[in-house]
Amino acid sequence: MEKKLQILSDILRRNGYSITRPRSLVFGLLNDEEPQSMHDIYMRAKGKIDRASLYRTIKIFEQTGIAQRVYVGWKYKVELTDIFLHHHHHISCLGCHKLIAISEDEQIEKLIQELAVKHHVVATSHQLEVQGYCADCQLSQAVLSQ
Amino acid sequence: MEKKLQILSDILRRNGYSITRPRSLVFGLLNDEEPQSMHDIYMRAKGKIDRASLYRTIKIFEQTGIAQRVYVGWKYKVELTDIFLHHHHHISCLGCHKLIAISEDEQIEKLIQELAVKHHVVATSHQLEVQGYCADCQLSQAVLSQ
DNA sequence: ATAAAAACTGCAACAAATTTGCAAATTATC
DNA sequence: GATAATTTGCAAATTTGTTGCAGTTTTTAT
Repeated sequence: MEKKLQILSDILRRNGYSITRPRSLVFGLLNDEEPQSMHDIYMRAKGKIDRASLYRTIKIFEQTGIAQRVYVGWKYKVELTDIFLHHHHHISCLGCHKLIAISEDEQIEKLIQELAVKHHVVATSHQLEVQGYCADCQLSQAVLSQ
Repeated sequence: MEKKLQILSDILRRNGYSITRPRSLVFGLLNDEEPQSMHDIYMRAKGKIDRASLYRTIKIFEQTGIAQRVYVGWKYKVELTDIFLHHHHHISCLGCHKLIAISEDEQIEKLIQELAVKHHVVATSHQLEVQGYCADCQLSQAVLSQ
């Protein structure tokens, strides 16, 4: 955690932003969890940050590659980029809205690095979302479409 | 296009929804374009659909795997799933917010199918977003951090 | 350490995006 | 074609995100 805070400071400073209480707070809340909605974060901050500042903070985090918005589990959420998190991807089931975690996959990461090189880009983060039907829901689908 | 409309009808019907004028309209608007914001779609529909119905339609499209919401180019947008579109992925530059299209990549698609099998899922669609710095912005980054 | 400058926060008001209830209209069923 | 079931548009409500500004915190340069 110490190390992460150091990286956070470095990134903010390098981009000309101050490192403040509310920003560290939000970073902390994002750190140990799954993607969270703005409302989740606001609630967990328990009055220690204003809505406006929260939104401003997330915008800065986005623009500096600290966090990113994602649409996952049928909601818009925010998560730290994979600089900070041992990230994983998700499959969301169209039938029951269940989320299935895909653990870190070397092949995917490698592929993305190749893509980045091909397009002369330094890739700092990425997200992959897959939609489909889980085993349970394949059954009910099959029944429904008879 | 005829074929796509057939698939659309099938999916809606199989899920117990009627196939209506506004729904076909929205599908048509989504069909020939890049991801679009709700506002884009509403505007292009030119009064032929109410905002409420548009939102209800998109929700149904999401839940039946016809369309999906994505966060791309720093905006929330909607696009058809890859059942309907020859989709591609994006790299967004954190510096200048430029979008770089990644053309369809066999390796990615194959990898996702493998993942799906491993998790006993039938994958119907997916999105991949990559963030990073384009060639131009790598330069300015380097200058800034001196 | 400390004062001045710069950046940031909270508040309140605002604007945009999304949701909901309900009567009228459309689509599906027989 | 008539009836039942579903969907639509409208208006109002809610939720989500933004903005201007005075006061506070952080940074910078002593």
